[in-house]
Amino acid sequence: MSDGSDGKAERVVRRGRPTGDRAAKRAELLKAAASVIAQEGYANASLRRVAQRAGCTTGAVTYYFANKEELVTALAESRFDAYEAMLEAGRATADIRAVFEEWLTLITGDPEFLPVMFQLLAHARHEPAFAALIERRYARYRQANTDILACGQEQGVIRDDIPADLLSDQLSAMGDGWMMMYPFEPERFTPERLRSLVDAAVTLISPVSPPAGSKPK
Amino acid sequence: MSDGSDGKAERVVRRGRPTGDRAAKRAELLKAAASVIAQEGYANASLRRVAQRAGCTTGAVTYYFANKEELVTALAESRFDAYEAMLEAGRATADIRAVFEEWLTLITGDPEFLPVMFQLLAHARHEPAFAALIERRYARYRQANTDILACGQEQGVIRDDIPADLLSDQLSAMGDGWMMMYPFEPERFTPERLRSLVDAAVTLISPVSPPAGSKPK
Amino acid sequence: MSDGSDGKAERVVRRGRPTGDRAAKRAELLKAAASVIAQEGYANASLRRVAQRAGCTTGAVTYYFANKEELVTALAESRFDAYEAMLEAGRATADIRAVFEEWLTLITGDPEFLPVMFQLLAHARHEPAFAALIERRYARYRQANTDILACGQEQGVIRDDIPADLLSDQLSAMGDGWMMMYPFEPERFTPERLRSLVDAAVTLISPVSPPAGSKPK
Amino acid sequence: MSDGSDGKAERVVRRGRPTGDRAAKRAELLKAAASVIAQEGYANASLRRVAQRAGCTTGAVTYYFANKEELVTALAESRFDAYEAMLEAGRATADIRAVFEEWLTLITGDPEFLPVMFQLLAHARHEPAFAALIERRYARYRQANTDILACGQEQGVIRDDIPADLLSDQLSAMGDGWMMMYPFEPERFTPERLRSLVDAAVTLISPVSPPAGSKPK
DNA sequence: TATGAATGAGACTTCATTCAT
DNA sequence: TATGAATGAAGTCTCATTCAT
Repeated sequence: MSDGSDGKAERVVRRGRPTGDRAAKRAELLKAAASVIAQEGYANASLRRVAQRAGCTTGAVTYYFANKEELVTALAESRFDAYEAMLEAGRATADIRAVFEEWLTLITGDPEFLPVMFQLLAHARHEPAFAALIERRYARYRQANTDILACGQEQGVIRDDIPADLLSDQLSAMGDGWMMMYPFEPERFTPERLRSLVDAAVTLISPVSPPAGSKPK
Repeated sequence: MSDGSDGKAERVVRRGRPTGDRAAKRAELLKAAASVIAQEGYANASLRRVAQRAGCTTGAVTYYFANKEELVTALAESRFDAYEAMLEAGRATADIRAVFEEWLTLITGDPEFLPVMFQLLAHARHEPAFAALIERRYARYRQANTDILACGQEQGVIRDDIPADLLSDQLSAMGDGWMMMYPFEPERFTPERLRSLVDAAVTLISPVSPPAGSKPK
Repeated sequence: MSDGSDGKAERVVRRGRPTGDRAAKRAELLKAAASVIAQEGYANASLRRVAQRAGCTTGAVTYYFANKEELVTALAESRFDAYEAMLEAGRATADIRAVFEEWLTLITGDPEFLPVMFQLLAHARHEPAFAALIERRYARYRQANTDILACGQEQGVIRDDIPADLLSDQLSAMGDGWMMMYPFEPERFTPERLRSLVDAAVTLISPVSPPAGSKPK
Repeated sequence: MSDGSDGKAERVVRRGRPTGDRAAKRAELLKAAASVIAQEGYANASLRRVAQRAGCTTGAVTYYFANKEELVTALAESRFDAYEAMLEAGRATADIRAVFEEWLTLITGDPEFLPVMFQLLAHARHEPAFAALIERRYARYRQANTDILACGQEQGVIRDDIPADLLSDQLSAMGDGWMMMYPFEPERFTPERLRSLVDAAVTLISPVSPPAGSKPK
């Protein structure tokens, strides 16, 4: 699914992949890497294992990615791309609930998404030339969040007794926290419970005192 | 705290054998391990490096800990002990704010606390005989949290339009999320901002509707 | 025998990849391992030393054999293969003397044969997944021996006042005993003396009563 | 078993050696070493394990034996002492069958005897200052054997169509062979079967041709 | 006499990486 | 484009040995 390799060359439909294309092979390897990382952890994600899962040799991996670092960085980029695309979609509506929905769709759609992100983040700080990426991307994501919230506050649909940036941090942290715990107890995070959690989060940030007065839209 | 290596000088008679206080040395090594993990990441926390930081040889480490697993498990235990002690202290007051205060004290008191926890958690799932520990301990902690919140709801100091277990999950997730991000941008987590975040969290979970409004049930 | 590394030169087209003939390389390493074990003992047969003798690095050895266990198991298999081939050759003739001859040829042809076997056997019982191999193979070999002897008894060329299975055990034990002592005093086991010993063994198991007496079947 | 650990302090009779003294402790450690070697193999007989089995610390072992080599050499000496004592007893009777009987008594009396001997022999050649011991002792034992056989031949109770030294080698080899296989399949070596084997051996070396028959050459 | 701390070498193994083909 | 051989570093662990007490 469009691991970001999509437009790279003059890709058209793909889906069955017109063999021989570098980008396609890279995407394939990235997918294998993600799978390994999600299931066996970053620490056990050796090139050998990635290659095995992709059904090729180690040499092939190092052929398409100069480094392990490059592989892992590309993986992170592709994941952040997906994340940001999600955010953009939600942001377009300028509705915080829509953002939550997109988020839900993203992570329930790909059960490996959160685990991979978590593993990547956990190793990011000590992987030179990788930490930077995270920081840059993550800041952008937080900013987007803040904007949406601020906008919501102006519209009166978000409580405004807490500054938008703090709220944003709270919500981001919640999301991160769930990402962290998800791999441990996936059974706790059924779609139903996730929805409950999201609903509760919406409740948390909704305007508080309904003055009983008219709450004009 | 209290690795006790300091106060061990005035040992009394010491008849016969050295008895260098095994426990103290183990604590010392644990501290070294925590330090390495916090600064260089779990992946780079080889026994060699831990030994170096502790100022001894690799052999010495394996003398005190049969395994790397044992070392890392002991470290996790000690951290969870600290965490639980904190929780107990806060729980005694049955005041959610007090819990937050204790939490703040704990993590600002030892700037390595969160990074270490994060690294440990990140590797827990794929470290056999370590995942179990985390799960057990973490569940206990979440339960304690839930109890305090439920109690607060009964007393009317916590909003009750969201079930206690959901609220607990939200707050836990927030804490976990901060733990995750803290190592990346420690400068963002100044004591002041942490306090703001905590205050905002308290606001979030405080009762919403003005007591005036009849709140049936 | 037949490590085949000699005849591997005239490889044909070799389209695409190197294909250094894995089997040949493995045989080469096995030979090195056997040599080390014979000369320095199993206990000193580290992968490093095997690699040195084979003129490569330790990594190369573990490239061809996942484990030390796999290496050593493969070695044992190959030795038992040789042994069994020898037995089969002798057995075909159904003549116990021929078996002895084959045996002599085998062990005088490769002066390392007995020492290696001895070292392997000595470590077999405590080498999991290796003991089984020995037991299985050894039992087969003893059975073959018994069959030949029983056959000889029927033909009247082997004394029949001792059951075949006991005789077999005696002869096997003799062979084993020589194998055990050979490494200590190889000079005692000159081809001449070996022949004397074999001749004596044949005498020992030859029919006892002088041909004069009618020995009715 | 009587390892004497019970009456450690108020030992009275002590069969020879003066209480509490070095020699007693050494003997105790030797017994532990033998036990470990027999059960876990020479390769796994670390000083640590020997100490554990003896119920003391590693330091204690190295206190009584300067070296591991010294320990193992002392063990070998003690075992050969027992063996030779046995031989002497049998030799006194100048009856080969008596020797066999003594041999049987020795090895059925201490089921660890053969396994230990086997392990020691297997490592002897590559343990400097240990190989020599074996060779010297073993040669002596073989000579004794030869003498008894030659004597028996003179008395007409041993077949004389095979030189005594060859016969001796055959018998020694048989014994060694059994020693080698005993650890693998102890259940095959029941007292009954051992007796059968011994009886068969006696039959093998008994005079063959009725004195009537002229035995040319 | 005996302990237990500590060392340092060496063993096995895994891994990222390079390279000829 | 892709393979598989091979390397060398690093990691974990075990062990014999030394030594102050």
